Amino acid sequence: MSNKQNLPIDRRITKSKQALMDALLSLMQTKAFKKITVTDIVKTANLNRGTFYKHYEYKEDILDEIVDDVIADLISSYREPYKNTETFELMTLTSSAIKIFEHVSHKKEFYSLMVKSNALSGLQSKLCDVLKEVTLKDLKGVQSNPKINRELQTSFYVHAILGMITEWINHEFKYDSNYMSEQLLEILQSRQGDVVFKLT
Amino acid sequence: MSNKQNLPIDRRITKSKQALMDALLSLMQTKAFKKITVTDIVKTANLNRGTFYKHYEYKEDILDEIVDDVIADLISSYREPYKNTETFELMTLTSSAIKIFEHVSHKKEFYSLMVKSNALSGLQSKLCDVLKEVTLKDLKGVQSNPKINRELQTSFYVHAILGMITEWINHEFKYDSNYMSEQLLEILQSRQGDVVFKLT
DNA sequence: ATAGATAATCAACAAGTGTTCATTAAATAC
DNA sequence: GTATTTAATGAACACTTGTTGATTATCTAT
Repeated sequence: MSNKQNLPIDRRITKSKQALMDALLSLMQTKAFKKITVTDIVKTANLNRGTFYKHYEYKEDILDEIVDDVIADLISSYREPYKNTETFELMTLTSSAIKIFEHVSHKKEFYSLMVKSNALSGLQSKLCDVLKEVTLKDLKGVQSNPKINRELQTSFYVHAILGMITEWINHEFKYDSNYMSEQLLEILQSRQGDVVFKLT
Repeated sequence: MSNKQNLPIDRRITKSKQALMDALLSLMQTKAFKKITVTDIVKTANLNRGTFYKHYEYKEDILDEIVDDVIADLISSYREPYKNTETFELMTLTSSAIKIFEHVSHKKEFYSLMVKSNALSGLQSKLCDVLKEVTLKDLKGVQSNPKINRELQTSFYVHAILGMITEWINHEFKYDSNYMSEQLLEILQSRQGDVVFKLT
């Protein structure tokens, strides 16, 4: 209880953790996440196995910390359209989504790696949770159709956008982020009364 | 090469597999999926561990087979609105979604168990894949806005609906499937030009 | 009912897991 | 700079994992 915050600032910790993260990412380049053992990780990181267990319980925990950094980037991308504006109510999920597409495009290698090592599913649910929380928080106070359950609506749109991103990732980013934004606009603008979604 | 189909019909296999599935589901009632070991499973199933490895590689594989049954049910629910109809083009994702809500409601205990044991994320991606495939297949030939990328659109709506379902599950089914259907209709009918999704 | 096929079992194996403890090394705080 | 705290190490531990080979039990096919 002397530091600015009560953060763990011991250089040994950050160095060990960083080595473990680097080792895991390195191993994920060539091995399925499931096949990577704790022993693999500590050998690659050149650390004692006890060091791993001092900081983590599962190898998934390392990935979680890596993902946290990426998510921090995602959130700031998501929030950016809301910055420096008084007309908060007029801001849109659409423009947020566009920023998200740009974020994913920037972190392309990371997201590809998640797919390559079959570690995407854990990430997706985390992304959903975070985006849902942010959206609900940022849009609280904004009124729309009162019959609509705000949480269900948020979950609907957040998952929808992540669905597009998943498709994008799985197709190895063959589109650019502008195309993704255009598509989102087209999909949102196409009336539900059209053929595909016509009601009976 | 003598049976009706070349299915594995050996009673020993089906019995062993069933015992392993039952054991896993039973263990998931009280333990996080991650914490369940192969040893746990074979002890509970009262089988030799070699028997497990004869049929599966990971415990996840058992869950996959359980999930396959549920997914078969889901697909038939999904397809039901298309049955006995020539006006295929006019059928809607909406009515399919309504059937899906009913399916989830029926399999409530299963989906709750997936959440309870933290095994949902693997299931979700599988559900997405299956629904996407079915939707693309069933709707091929149907034309809508030609500018729209059909795969991205499908992924958008499939994930959106699964997003609603996820929210529903996580709130322990506090709504009924009719409410879910109504909400879907409201969300789809609410114009994108409204406050929340107004374009800048 | 019997023969042939193969699933299930048992025992044993090296390797990985998760934990503990005493020792060494490196950090922070004064 | 020195004292104090604490992270990292190395060795050892019982246990789990994934695999193998020989044996027994059970199935299918005839």
